[in-house]
Amino acid sequence: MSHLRYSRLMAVDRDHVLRTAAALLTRKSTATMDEVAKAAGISRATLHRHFAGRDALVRALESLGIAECEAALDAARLDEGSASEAVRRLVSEIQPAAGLLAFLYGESQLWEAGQDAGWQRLDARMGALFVRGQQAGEFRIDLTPVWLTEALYGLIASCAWAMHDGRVAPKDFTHMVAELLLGGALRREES
Amino acid sequence: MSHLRYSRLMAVDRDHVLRTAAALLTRKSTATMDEVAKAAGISRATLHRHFAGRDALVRALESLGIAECEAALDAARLDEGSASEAVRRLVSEIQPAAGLLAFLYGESQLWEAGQDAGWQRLDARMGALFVRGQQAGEFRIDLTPVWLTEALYGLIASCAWAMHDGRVAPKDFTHMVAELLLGGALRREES
DNA sequence: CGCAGGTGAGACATTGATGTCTCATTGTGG
DNA sequence: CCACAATGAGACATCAATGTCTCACCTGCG
Repeated sequence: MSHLRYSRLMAVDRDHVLRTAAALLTRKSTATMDEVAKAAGISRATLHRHFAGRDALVRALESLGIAECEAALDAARLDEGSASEAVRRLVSEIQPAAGLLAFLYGESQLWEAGQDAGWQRLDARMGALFVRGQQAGEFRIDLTPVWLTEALYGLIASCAWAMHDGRVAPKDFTHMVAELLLGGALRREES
Repeated sequence: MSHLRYSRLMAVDRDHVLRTAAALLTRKSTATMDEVAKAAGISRATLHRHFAGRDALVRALESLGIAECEAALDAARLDEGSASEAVRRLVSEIQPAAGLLAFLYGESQLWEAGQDAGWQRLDARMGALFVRGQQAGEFRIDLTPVWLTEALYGLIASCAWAMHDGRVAPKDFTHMVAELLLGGALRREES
């Protein structure tokens, strides 16, 4: 019994700390362990009891980001309907995690990129979506799926930062990212 | 006379140091002053004589990046021909500075963004290009010029990082960035 | 009541980067 | 050849963040 209660309480605290840390690091990626602790309303000592160090915290945030992306991919039902609509659903579903993704995207430039199995799985699922769109004749084939995946991450991070600075309105996130990725800046004569 | 020689020698050294620093920081944005000095083939003391500190170095790199962007904007002749072609010329001209821009783009998330007059001027020039394209009926009007400018920076940085990790070939830089920004992922029925 | 686990506060040593300083060396121009 | 200016090498103090530790507190539960 005591073990059950213990586990549950730890899980709740851990999740709360992670979410506030994500929110803070999204705004200030160089925030100190002390600042993270204060933001979460706990002491630095307790923060250290939950996460062995800054690396452990960032790795936990990475896991959280991966999990939220996986959830967004699931919710977007990438296999259903046209690839374009799947992309729009994906961008829409991923918006709540955009800030966290932007932080992780910036951090990932420091690590050895592409080594993590979680990211590889995400890349593969997104890449498969673009491949499907290409095979269906819906997407152009001169832009590689790898680049489209990379560009999607980049546009999400760019838009998250632009929102943070007030240059893009939050309600426009999905439209700005999805429509630029899908249709680009040029007008469509046909539509 | 001695003053003239002095100035010229300093200028040459300074430029060489800046370029190697840019190349290093592009790959490892957390590189130490010591690493920067070693990369430039000078001692840390000399590096400090040229740049008062890390902040001064980064600010000098920022000036260099701005200057290279301005040069690219000039070379691209944004006022000539269609806006699409101007964008393609711009991306092509800006490629040599892509790594440095990617570094600065990542760093800028730490500063108070949009405060620098140099960046504001660049943003204005790029924004004007997108406005011209919209007014000519060439670009869609539901994507704001501010977002298109932001997206251009983001795609340049993303592609620079993807090239660094070997996910995109350097020769494809212009095509990947410009075509995605202009035309997006969807196939064009008309073309 | 008493206690055990979790916590907050804070002291402490450690580490890594930074900025400053000195001194010997070099090499270039006068 | 001499003098000067710049450099390289390294010692040194400083500073900020980190990780570890102790101790007091409180809170719930037996």
